[in-house]
Amino acid sequence: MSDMTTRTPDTGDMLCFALYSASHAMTRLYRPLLAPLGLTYPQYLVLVSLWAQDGRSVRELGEELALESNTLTPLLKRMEESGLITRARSSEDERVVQVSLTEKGNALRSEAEKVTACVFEASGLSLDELGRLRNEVRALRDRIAALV
Amino acid sequence: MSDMTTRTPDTGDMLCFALYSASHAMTRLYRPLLAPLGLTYPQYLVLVSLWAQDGRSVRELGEELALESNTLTPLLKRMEESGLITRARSSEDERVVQVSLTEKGNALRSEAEKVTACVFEASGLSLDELGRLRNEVRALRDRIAALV
DNA sequence: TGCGATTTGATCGTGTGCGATTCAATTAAG
DNA sequence: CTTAATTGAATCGCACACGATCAAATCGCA
Repeated sequence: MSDMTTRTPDTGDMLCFALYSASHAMTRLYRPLLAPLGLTYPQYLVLVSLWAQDGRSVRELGEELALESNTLTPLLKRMEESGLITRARSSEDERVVQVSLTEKGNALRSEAEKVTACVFEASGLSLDELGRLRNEVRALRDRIAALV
Repeated sequence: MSDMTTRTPDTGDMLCFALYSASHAMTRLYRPLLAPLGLTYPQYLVLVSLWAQDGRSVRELGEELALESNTLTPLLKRMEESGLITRARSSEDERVVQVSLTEKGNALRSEAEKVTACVFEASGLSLDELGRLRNEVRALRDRIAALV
């Protein structure tokens, strides 16, 4: 393998490709688990955010998930169409759109715990290993995001 | 933080979200570096594959990058349009489309090395740390991919 | 008070990703 | 030798992602 800094890059050596392909593999793992719930992976992430704190604004969701309004707006409209959430302008500030869980959106919470357990199983990692790897990946992400 | 297996998930605890957001952060880091070369990140990955071995078929590229023909075909057509590659049916087997670098596609190789060095810089990791993290992420990806 | 700057979402266009399907070329089975 | 099964790309439809831009609401400061 090359040393990654002076020679022509190779996908096998590239950390970015490891992350890219691992993220896609995760999405492919989630897909058949979420499909019965009528969810895509990004939609699942929105629900996770709202389960932690309901009634967030589009901006707050975007900050948590690192997504812009041009991604979130149509995604949230689809989720509203599916009956998972409601979107309503704030009366305090008419610019703000509050996103809230419906009964149906809340009900998926228990199903999600099974999915989480299934994905943990698939990772083949211990809780400690998973936690350590997650922290390292997060730290890298935060260092990179700080530059952009 | 929850223990990730028995309680409702939270984005901060989820390894999948760490990978998802780190991969997007990487893409955002690459974007301004690749834009002057007229490349997107997936297109850059195709070039990296071809620099390692030119004349690969669509299937072989798909295996290396974990992408299906429905993703690669239009992507490769855009790269052909940009004058980076050529696509030609194999005379051995008319089903196979061989993808080959043009002069222009080869010329970007030296530019890419600067990009690689820049991204390594941005990661804030030592070569050893980067290598270890990359191997862990790859191992996780391979375990997951084996199940799907 | 008034008016320019900022904030918040929405919209548009382009480029991935992928499930499902189709079509042509090749291979395998009888 | 012929037909069925398989393989390799391409096509179609849908769902992200994001740069660029816009409109409305709010803020800030003279």
